[in-house]
Amino acid sequence: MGKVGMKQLAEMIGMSASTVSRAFRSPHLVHPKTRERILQVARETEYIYDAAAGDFSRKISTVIGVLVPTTKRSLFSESLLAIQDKTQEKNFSVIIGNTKYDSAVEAHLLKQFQGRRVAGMILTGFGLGHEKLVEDIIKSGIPCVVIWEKLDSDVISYVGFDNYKAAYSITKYLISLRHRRIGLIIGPYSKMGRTRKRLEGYRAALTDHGIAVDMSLVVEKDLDLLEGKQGMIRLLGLEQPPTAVFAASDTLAIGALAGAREMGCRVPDDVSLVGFDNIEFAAYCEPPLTTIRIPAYQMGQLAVRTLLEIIEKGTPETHQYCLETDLIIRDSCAEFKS
Amino acid sequence: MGKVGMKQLAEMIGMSASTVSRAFRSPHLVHPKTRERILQVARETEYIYDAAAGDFSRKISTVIGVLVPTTKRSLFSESLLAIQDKTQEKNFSVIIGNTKYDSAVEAHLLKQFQGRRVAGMILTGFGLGHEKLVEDIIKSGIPCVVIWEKLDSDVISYVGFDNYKAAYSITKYLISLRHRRIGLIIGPYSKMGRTRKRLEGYRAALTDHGIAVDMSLVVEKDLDLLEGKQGMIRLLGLEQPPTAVFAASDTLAIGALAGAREMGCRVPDDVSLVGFDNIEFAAYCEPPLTTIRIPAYQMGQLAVRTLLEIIEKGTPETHQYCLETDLIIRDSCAEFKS
DNA sequence: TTGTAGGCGTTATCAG
DNA sequence: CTGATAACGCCTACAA
Repeated sequence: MGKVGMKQLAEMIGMSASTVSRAFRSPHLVHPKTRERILQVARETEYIYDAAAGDFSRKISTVIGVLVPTTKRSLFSESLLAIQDKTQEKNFSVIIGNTKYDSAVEAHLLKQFQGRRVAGMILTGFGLGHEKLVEDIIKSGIPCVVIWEKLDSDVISYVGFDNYKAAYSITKYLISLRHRRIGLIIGPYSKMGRTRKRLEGYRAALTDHGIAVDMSLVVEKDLDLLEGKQGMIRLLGLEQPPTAVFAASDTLAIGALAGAREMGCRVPDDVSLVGFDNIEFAAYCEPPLTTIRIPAYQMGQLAVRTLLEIIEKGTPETHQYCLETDLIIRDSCAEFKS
Repeated sequence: MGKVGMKQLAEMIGMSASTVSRAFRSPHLVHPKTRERILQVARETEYIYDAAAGDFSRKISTVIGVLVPTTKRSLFSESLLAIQDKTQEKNFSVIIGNTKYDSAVEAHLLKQFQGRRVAGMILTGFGLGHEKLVEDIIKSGIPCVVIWEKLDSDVISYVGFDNYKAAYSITKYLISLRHRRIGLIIGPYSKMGRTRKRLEGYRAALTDHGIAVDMSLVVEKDLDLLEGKQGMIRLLGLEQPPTAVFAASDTLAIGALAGAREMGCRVPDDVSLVGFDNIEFAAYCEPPLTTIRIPAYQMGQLAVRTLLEIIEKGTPETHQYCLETDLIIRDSCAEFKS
């Protein structure tokens, strides 16, 4: 059974390849009867449309590239899922790359995507410091939309949220509970713009409420459970431990919870704790975690819509959406007394 | 700066396109000096190799398709991560699809991958009942390797583990702790082969130890936290509740933990609990969960290696690897007394 | 070691 | 509405 292509298909029916092609891509241009027959025979012969060749011929592909720091973070996966859902509807394919927060890998994958002539890209958490790189790609004719970060550039499209504001608000919540010594366990802000915004939000909330920022209460940790645990242990071991802790990701927070247990410290009785992200597990730990909800799915969805729009129009334009986050109050905080 | 292609590049240097092509793909066939110069100019002009065109021309692509039920399950992501790591080394791209356990979507994506002329596919948890589909694709000339399941077919390559055996062993562990009424909270085994194997392992362990299987202790639930919680509540509400529960995924188990708390039931004092998967959170819940470790990363890694090998050789061959799982004992089980 | 020519499967363009 | 033809960017014989 030698692979059938359009040509073979056309021959079988006694028709030109062009007509067959049209039957698939512009059905309205071909006589219903003819089309019917074509589709019919296509089914019988199990003809498979060669998308690669089509893309190549049309000089615009139906593949979009998605860059994610790591699919292991469940919220990124959530965005990714949304991207795929939307994308499948339109019969686009998604090629994916994990950067692992490493900018060399980032650069490599970007090149790879360009080489594949993707129709567009969605860049996750591609924040501050990389504007130039993204701008160049856009200039080269490949539309990009950045998600997970509100950017300062006015030429790059994004669908993000305000990390600064969100961190500010949850810190403020802790302050409203009368806490004054508030610890922070946070990802590597020195190398990640997005994370840095959270740090800034935390600091601003403190100073705005007349609390001096004490950097000995800030621990910079990699983003995983163990590090969260260690961070908490360190904070709790301080001469004057904090009465509340803001872990700048739920993963860190859940690790912190374990750390508190290990130190014989009850949450929220002895120390209050908040997270950030509202991953699913946050509601199921003990105690359920107060945190910030991030509209991950929504971001992915909107990003695809935006990207596809730009691709279709064919004109470079920029759209920017800053979505809202919510404070989700559960049971991991108590009012500070003394 | 009109895009430079190979032709332009060649012209600039006063050389034919073929030589340029060779400089990239078969460096040894071109004079070092010439190659040097080509690479040099390529860099200067920021030439980007058109992988899409190359693939098309060569009639075999450097893209592999990966199908996953959902990237949200962290262990699938782990395999996915491994796949990408390995794949990047070889300069292959990964196109991805989430099936959401839906076989219509599965079929659609499979077609999409075929249409893109992928060089090969890695199918995750594409178990029992779909052998025919996979075999057809292999016959059509696209190598496939299935991961996450040990298959019975001897023509399909896989890198999996034995769900039956793993479930058997953890059930047996519970039995060794003198439990006799052992509940099971499990995913939709009626539609998922992989899950069904776990059910069978559980049943076999029971009967092999002279315990009658009581289907009222088996609850079939979708795979998420809430369902796990509900499952536990239901089991604990029984006239004669189980003294131990096997949740056939850690997600379910963590939900179950919350369910137990809600019923005022302590783990492991009042009821023992085990999970399956050993996701990262398992070690950080309260109490830390006894579970089965799945070599997710390793599976992804080995799958790529296997796939690439088959692709390179160009001859259809089948490799099958069944990896080991481990029982990870933590603090969620106690011996049954009375 | 390098150049020439033809081809990969589809689509766009231009006639008919 | 349908057909013929060139073209997309690169690769692979084959020839030099």
